[in-house]
Amino acid sequence: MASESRTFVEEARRAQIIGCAIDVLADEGYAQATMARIAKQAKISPGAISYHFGGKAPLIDAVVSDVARMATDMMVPRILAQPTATEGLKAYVEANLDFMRQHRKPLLALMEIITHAPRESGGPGPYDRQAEIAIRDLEKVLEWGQRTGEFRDFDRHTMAVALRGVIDAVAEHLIPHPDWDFDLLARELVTTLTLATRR
Amino acid sequence: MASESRTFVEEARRAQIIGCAIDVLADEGYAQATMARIAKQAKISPGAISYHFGGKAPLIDAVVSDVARMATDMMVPRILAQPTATEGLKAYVEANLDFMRQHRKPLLALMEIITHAPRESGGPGPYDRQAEIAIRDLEKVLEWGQRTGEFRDFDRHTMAVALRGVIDAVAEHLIPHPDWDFDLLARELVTTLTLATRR
Amino acid sequence: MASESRTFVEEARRAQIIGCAIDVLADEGYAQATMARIAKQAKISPGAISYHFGGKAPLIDAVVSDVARMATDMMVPRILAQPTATEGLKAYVEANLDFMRQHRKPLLALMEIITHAPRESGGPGPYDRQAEIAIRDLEKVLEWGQRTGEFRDFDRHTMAVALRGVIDAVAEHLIPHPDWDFDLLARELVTTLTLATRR
Amino acid sequence: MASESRTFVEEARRAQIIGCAIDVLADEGYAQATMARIAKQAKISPGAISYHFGGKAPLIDAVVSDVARMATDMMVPRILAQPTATEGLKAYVEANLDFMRQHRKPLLALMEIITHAPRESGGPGPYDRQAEIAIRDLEKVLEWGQRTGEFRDFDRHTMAVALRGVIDAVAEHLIPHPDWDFDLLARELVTTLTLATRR
DNA sequence: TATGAATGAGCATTCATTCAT
DNA sequence: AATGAATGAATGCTCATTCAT
Repeated sequence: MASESRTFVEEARRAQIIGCAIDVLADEGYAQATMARIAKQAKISPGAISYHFGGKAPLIDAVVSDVARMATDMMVPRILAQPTATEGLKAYVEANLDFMRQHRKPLLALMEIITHAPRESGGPGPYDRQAEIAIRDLEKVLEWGQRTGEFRDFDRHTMAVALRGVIDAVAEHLIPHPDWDFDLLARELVTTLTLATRR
Repeated sequence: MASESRTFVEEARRAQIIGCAIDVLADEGYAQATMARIAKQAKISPGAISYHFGGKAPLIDAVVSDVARMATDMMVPRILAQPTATEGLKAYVEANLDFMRQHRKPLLALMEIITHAPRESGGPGPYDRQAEIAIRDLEKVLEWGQRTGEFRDFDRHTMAVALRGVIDAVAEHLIPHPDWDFDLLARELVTTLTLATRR
Repeated sequence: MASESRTFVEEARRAQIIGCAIDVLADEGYAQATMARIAKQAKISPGAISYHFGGKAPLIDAVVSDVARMATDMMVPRILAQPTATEGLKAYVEANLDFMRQHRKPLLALMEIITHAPRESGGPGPYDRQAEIAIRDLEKVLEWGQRTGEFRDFDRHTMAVALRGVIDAVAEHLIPHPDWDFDLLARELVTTLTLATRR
Repeated sequence: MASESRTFVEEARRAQIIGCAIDVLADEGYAQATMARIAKQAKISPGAISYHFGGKAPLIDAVVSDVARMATDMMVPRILAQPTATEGLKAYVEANLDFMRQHRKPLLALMEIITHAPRESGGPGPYDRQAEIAIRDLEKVLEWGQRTGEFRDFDRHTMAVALRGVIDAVAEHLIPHPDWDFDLLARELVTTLTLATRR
């Protein structure tokens, strides 16, 4: 790993800067998240960020990787620990909601990046691969349930895209409505999802 | 109406510029949709856009209004024409998918604007109201079905947010996958939705 | 005169445009007095102004000439009608104050132009000549009084510049304080001036 | 003080930029005093000015403050040092003339700003308060003389406006006539003023 | 004679990046 | 390892002027 070649203090500095970038992204939005603003938050100079990351794009990449790793670390073991696909899918939804609840800022930052990062002309967005991977992972859970006969015979890709859409929509809706009832939300979504997927 | 006070040629020019803005937004993304780029697309000078719209923000507003009106005109009558809420909800999904198919570019442009338009610090995005209205409208359809007893007793708001999320996710997924099978998509979504909402 | 070569309607159009330019200049200031704004005031197109005057600079020139002519027509005969220089100087001040009172808008417009019109690099302002002429005229009145022995032996140029300065300052001060007592003003200035100039 | 929080080099850069702004304002006028022109004068980039001042308006503010402070520092102690109001008023005029002589460019720059800064529609100019303060200060000197019985019973406000007008007119007149005889000027103005104000 | 659409130069401003220290 | 001053390109916008109709 690249981190092996970095000193401890170097790694700490990077983590601090990433944290400040997340704060600014979540609190003030992608447009305000300039190098100068992030540097001010970290109480360092703009040049220091370029020094540690090599530019803005690599910093944003690092934020995405960081948050994605946090999410993966938190959610994947929890889902895989379930005995059945039905419970695994339930755990998938609940783990996502818990992540929103417990890591609201990093998630907001990630969403700011994914939705606002400019894409190249005619091409896909720079973080579309991230979304593709999430879809692919979800499809595996769905395949698990179909293999065991717990789930009916829906098209896995369509269902995966739809479910990711639901979760992302909930996350997005939570930005202007942070007081939304998480428990009601979890119950409703799990019920709905069960009805939609069970044989 | 405001359009009454504009001449025919003026209206045509505006429509042309809106069309070019849609093209650039859909093809190259919000970040590339500068006045200069849109003007180049329309083969006019940047100043001419300001002349007709008064600035970039009013132009973007005009694009949003234009596409929103197109969508409303196409979808609302179709949904209201259904005899039952079940069929109304089915029509809702199908109408949305048809709009994606028939007006791919305008829809992409609209989504670019909604997701990329910078929001004020801590505040909502400028077009979040548009999304709120869409949720509200969908809730009415859901209420219809619950009143007639066609739908089970789910939380309407959660379901509306979820369903809008599914549709937006499908639209977003269609950007890098324009060859996705619409018919399969429609069948799967309607089936899933029926299972998820029926009593 | 140039006006001899213009038709009656042409002259009327010019007068109308000059009047509208005066309105905009006086009411909204030099910075807001764009061709488009003046054209809107006159309910014609911007092109029409260029057609009649040949550009913005000639229009501004015309405004200056127009107001200067109004002022001259009103004030010069009144001053020359006085039997003594002392009364002539008194009439000079009173005529200026009366002009401010009776033609507030044209005067404001003129002052906007004189103070705000851009000057060429290193050179004098475009309407400095106008001011020089006013000084020169005033010097003649002062010379009259010195010749007759009514006035003491001050430096005419200094006194003329000073007196013009007083009058211009009063006019300028009247912009934010339109309710200033004209009669008090006239009495005080005449008294002061008498004391300052008499033998 | 704000300057305490700036480094020495930072303060020096600001002073240099203010100096260049003064040069451009005085030599070429307000209209030519663009960020680009001032930057060129300072042999830096336009962005560097924004970096140090935050924009054009704060730069102009800084110029005004700087010159106003220079003027105050030079003139106020000199006036207050006089034993009588008569001599105080004489010192007022002479100090103003000396300031014109010794700080011609900064004064010209200040006048360019005061007269040319665009005012809001119907409202006062942004630096009108500066002028009001000058009037108020002058009124205090006049009141001093009336209280001691040195001055006659004129209206102080009228006299203050008039005297400021004289001084400003002299300054303005010096722009196209830099060779005007300062000593003659001072003698004439002081004599005139003495006659105009003495009991 | 007049329109009004369109131009194009000029404006202040923002910001990622660079570099001497 | 870090600073922070400075750059330079890009953006939206304004406005006098032009010109086909």
